[in-house]
Amino acid sequence: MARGKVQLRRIENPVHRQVTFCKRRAGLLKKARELSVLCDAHIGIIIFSAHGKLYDLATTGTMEELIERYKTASGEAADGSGDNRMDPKQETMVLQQEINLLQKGLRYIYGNRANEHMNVEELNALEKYLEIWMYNIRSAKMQIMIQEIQALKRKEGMLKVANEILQEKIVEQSSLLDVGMVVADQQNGHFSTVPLIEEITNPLTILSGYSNCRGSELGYSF
Amino acid sequence: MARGKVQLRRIENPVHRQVTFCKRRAGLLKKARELSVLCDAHIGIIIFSAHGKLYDLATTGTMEELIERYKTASGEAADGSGDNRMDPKQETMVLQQEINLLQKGLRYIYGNRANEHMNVEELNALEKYLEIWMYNIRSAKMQIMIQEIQALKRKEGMLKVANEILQEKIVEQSSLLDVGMVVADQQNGHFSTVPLIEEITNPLTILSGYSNCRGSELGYSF
DNA sequence: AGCTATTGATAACT
DNA sequence: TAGTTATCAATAGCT
Repeated sequence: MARGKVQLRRIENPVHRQVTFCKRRAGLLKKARELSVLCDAHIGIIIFSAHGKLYDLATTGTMEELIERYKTASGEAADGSGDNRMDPKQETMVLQQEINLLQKGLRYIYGNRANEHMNVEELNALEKYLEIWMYNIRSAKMQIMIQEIQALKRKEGMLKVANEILQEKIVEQSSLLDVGMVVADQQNGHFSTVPLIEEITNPLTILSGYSNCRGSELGYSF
Repeated sequence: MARGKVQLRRIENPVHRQVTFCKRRAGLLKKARELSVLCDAHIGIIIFSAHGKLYDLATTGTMEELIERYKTASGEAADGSGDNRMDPKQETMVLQQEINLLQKGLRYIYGNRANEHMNVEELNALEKYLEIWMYNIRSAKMQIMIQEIQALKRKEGMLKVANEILQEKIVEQSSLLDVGMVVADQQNGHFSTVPLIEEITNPLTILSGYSNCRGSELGYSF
C-alpha cells in the first residue's frame, strides 16, 4: 500500500514475502483487536505461516472457548430449516428450565458469586433460552393476531349470511310488491323511482370509496 | 481513520457501532484473504457479533480442518507470543445487567406480577432489547397478516353499510306492504308469520360481543 | 447504501 | 531486524 500498488498474488521473493507476512500479520491482529473493542465482537484468529508456524489471537477468553462456541453456532446454522413445533408440555419444560437458568443468573448477580458461578457454557445456554423466550413472545403476539383474524372472519361470514337473508327478503317483498303495486304506487310514489334491485345486488361495489375511511381506523404500529 | 481520530474503546452509539462492525469486519476479512494469498498463509477467523451472530472465514479448506490443525499445533507451540485478553470484567458486568433485566422481565410476564413489578425505565430498556432482537425476526408473514386484517376490516365495514341499506329498504318495503298487505297477505301467507324486523336487526346485534375485539385492536404495541 | 476527507497501514528503501 | 517515508487503502462522519 505504499510506493507501488500491490498485486493480489503470492509474493515470489522469499525475503519480501517474509517481511510482508510479519507486517501484515501484525496489522491484521491489530485490526481484529480494534474491531473487538469498538464493536463488542468476540474474535478468534488462527494463522499458519507457509512454514507451518502457528499464530493465534482470541479477543475474548480462550481460543478453545471460541472454537466450542463456533461449533455449536455453526452446527445450528446448518440445521436451519427444521422448524418443529414443541408440544405444550415440552414447551413448559423449556420455560421452566429457562426460568431456572435466569434465576441462577439473578443469584449470580445479587448473591454469593463464589457459590453461584456461571461458566461460559451456562452463559451460552442462557443465550439460547433467551432466543426461545423471544420465540414465545412472538408466538403469543401471533396468537392474538390469529384470533383476531378468526373473529373477523366469523364476523364476515355472519354478515354475509345476513346480507343474503336480507336480499332474499327484499326479492320476495319486491315480487310481493308487484302484486300490491297498483295500490301502493299511487299512495307512495317515491318507491317506484328507486332502482331497488340494482342497489341490492351491488352492495359491495356501491361502497368502493369507503375503504379509505376505514383504513385510517387501523392504528397498528408494528 | 477518517474525519476524526477514532478512540480505541467501545462505540456507545448502537447505530454507529453496527455500521462500524459491518465495515471493519469486511475490512478484516479482506486483509486476511490478502495476507493468505500474498504470503501463503492459512488463516481462519471466527467473529461473533455482540448479538451472537457468527461470521467466519477459512482461507484454506474448511474451518474444521484449521481447528484440528490448531489443536495439534497449539500443544507444541507454547511460546507465549500472542496472548491478548481484553477486559473481561466489564463485559461480564454488561452481561449481568442484561441477565438481570431479562430475568425480571420474564418473571413479570410469566410469574406473579404483584411481586415483580417493573418500572417504566426497566420496561423501556426491556423493550429496547426486545426490539433489537425482534427486528431481525420480523417477517413477511407478519405483514401478510396485517394486510389480511386490513382487508377483512374493509370488507366488514362494507358489509355493515350494505346491511344498513338493505334494512332501510326492507323497512320501507314493510311499511309499503302494510298498505298492500290486504291483497298480498292472502296470496303469500308465510310472510305475515315471520317477525320480519327482528330477523333483520338480529344479525347485527348478535355481533355486539365482538366490540371487545375492536377495542383491543388499538392497544397493540408491537 | 454511496461519498470524501482523513487517518492508518505498509512497500520500498535505509 | 528495525526505522523512515512516500503512497495506497481503509474508513468515520455524512447524506
